[in-house]
Amino acid sequence: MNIVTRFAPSPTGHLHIGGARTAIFCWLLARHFGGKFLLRIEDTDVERSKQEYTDSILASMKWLGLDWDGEPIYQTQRLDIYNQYVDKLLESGHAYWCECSAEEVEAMREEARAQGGKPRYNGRCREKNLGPGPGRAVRLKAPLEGRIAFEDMVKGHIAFDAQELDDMVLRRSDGTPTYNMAVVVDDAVMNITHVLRGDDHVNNTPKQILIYQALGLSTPIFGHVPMILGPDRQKLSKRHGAKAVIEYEKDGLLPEALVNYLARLSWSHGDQEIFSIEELAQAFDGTSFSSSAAGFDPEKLQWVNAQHLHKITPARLAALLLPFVREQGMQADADALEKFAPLFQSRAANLVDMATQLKLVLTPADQLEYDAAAVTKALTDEGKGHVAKLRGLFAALPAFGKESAHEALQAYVNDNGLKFKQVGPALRVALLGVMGGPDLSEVMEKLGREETLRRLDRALSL
RNA sequence: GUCCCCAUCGUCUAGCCGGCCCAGGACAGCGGCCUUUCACGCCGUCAACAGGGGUUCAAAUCCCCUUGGGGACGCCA
Repeated sequence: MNIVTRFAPSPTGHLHIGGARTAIFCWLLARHFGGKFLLRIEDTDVERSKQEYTDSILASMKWLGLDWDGEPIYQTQRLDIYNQYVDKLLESGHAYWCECSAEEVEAMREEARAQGGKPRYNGRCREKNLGPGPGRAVRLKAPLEGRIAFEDMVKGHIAFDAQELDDMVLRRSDGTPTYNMAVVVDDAVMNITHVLRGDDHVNNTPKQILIYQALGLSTPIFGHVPMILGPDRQKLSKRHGAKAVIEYEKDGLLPEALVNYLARLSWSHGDQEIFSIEELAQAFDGTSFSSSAAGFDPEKLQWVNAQHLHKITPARLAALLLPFVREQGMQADADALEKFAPLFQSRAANLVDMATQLKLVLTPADQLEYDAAAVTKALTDEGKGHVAKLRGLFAALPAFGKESAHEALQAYVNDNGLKFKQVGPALRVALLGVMGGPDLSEVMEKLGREETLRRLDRALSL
């Protein structure tokens, strides 16, 4: 199968998760079948389209790992192509000039609504045989009766009555093409075989099919993916945590985790929850869609992220962590992060979390912040006594490492007839300033003997 | 208002060309185990076929209606 899909955002904002999910599906479908994935920027709305948004969308796509084939196509650079097709329609009698003003059309709509119908243009200029002229738009001479039906990849059979549709504008009076016109021409010219897009476009599909038919072009396969709803089942908005992709990047999510999570919304593959990008491309064959809307669940997203976080290599983890660590004002290089980060890998759900935890080991002894409650609880006089003894033992060790530190600690506990509980918490708080955290001997090894001793001294002076 | 779409645990979902489903998995919740702590992990537990009619020996699965939800009705995309 020679599949060509496309993602066609309009640059009127950053890439948000709804758009990202659509892009992911299109990309996955193309990659699964070894086809092409094209990118088209729908920037015909000059008022709202901005270059910075195009840049941002492309950056988010790259971050997600959604690579596209060829160069992105910009609709504003293809205005004459659309016009050629509109002219064709005019010549073949499938379109006509309309001189109605905005107010007049608005009046028609109100009238239709008053009669209990759908607001629509009443076809006043349809048979006037007008020619071009200032202020005149071009409308499609749509069929008056019949059914327009198609087989949707995700929703199955969908049909509309031709009477539901009016003679839509194809070319505005300023000479620019309307959305539906441009989309049809582009999808046809770009040889798109599968149009996967949001649910909100199902009503555009019969309109577009009419244009395909008037042009004598064959239609692609359509697939309308259900929307993503907020946790409260309302339409997704900023306040739901339905942010732009770029925000999730800032929140410390892994791109593959976001892709994984989003791909599982309205799509599934048996009981599998965690997928690598490769596994997704392998499994995604354009079937197994759910036809109902999915609610966005930030908690599950975090869980998926944690699962991916647990798997990545120390080197990549370090590289990803660097900006987050710097952001929180810590001084560290990739080597230090590669050394310390694995200690916290299973303890954090995202990179921001992990960077925060890394503070415990990255902060120099003299600047370490001790949690007051932890100090009160663990660094009692007795606790300090143990810490002081241990300090001496550690300092005297011929070689300082995870094993030797652990043995020294264990020996101290045993020799003095103590329980680990009596010294563990004190040593932990002395070392890290808090009650929880990674294995103590590992922490000491990574910290090194000098820093370990400095920290113990600091704690003893509290 | 009109049209289109949708309807399984709180959430994501499996199952939906009927029997193997008194409905399976995952997140969250709760309980426990593991552990020097916190996590991770593991084990267990709570929890759903929107309602009503049909069809059938048999329905979460097919049909109809109701209700509920979403979307669309632009010379925006």
